[in-house]
Amino acid sequence: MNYSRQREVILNTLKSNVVHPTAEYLYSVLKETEPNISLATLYRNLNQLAENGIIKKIDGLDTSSHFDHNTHEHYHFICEKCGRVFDVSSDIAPNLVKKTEDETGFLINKYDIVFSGTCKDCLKNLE
Amino acid sequence: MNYSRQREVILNTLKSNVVHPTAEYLYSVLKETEPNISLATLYRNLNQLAENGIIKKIDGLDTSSHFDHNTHEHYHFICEKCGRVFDVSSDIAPNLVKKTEDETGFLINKYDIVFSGTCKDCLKNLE
DNA sequence: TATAAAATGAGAATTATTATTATTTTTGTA
DNA sequence: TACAAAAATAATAATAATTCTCATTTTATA
Repeated sequence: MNYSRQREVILNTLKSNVVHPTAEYLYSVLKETEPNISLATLYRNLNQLAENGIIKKIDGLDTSSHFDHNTHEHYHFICEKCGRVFDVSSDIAPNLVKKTEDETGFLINKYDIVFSGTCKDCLKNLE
Repeated sequence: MNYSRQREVILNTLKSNVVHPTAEYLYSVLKETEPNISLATLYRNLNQLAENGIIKKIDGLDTSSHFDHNTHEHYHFICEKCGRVFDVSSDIAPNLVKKTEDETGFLINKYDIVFSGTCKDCLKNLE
């Protein structure tokens, strides 16, 4: 993987983003500082960064992949009302990989837990 | 939801299927007995059945949704080598929903654990 | 049996993502 | 520093999975 300015900008933009953006959202933000960046470049780099373990790709939340600069073990929740994505502590499922590998005899390369429902704020608004 | 013969056939086909098929695969099987069935009808019914809790839609395994007639709590593993989908016992993550709801204060409606890696058979073939 | 609601088949449309390609940038070496 | 090979880019075409549209048919009910 050679250096590329675009990749650096993409990673920095993702890092400065508190949410768990989709490619489309990142693209809209990147356009401000990098008006000539191509959507293909964005996708290519996001995939490369994920393959190299520098970021994480989150699938199964909604129709798009989301991206996360936090590679520490944690899981995700998407609110069906407001669409926000939240982190869930890995404490909810201790030793998940070891347990599963022991139980199945499979070798695990990637895994994720994805929840959807109603977040605290949206529950409050329903009262 | 009114009765429809097509929906009944779709559900029966899914039930008699040991794998966790995609819509495309189900379509190819259904075509044999229901040559006029429409792909739109298949998708519409799979979604309806899932919304009504009669089947489960599994997302995040690969580029397509997979469908599962087994609605008991369990998780999934997809082998990156052979593409097969396996069930994983819910014992690997006890009290997952309660723990997560307690920890987050969110209301969980849907959740899933998805693993990918190499299955036992494919590991053996690598030796 | 008439009617309204729901479902269908066919195919167009949409959405997210990947592939193609000519050009540009990066990098290791002469 | 210049140069060639490898890698990356922008622009856009292509693809894959799924949903939408709509005229017609089926189902449930009064």
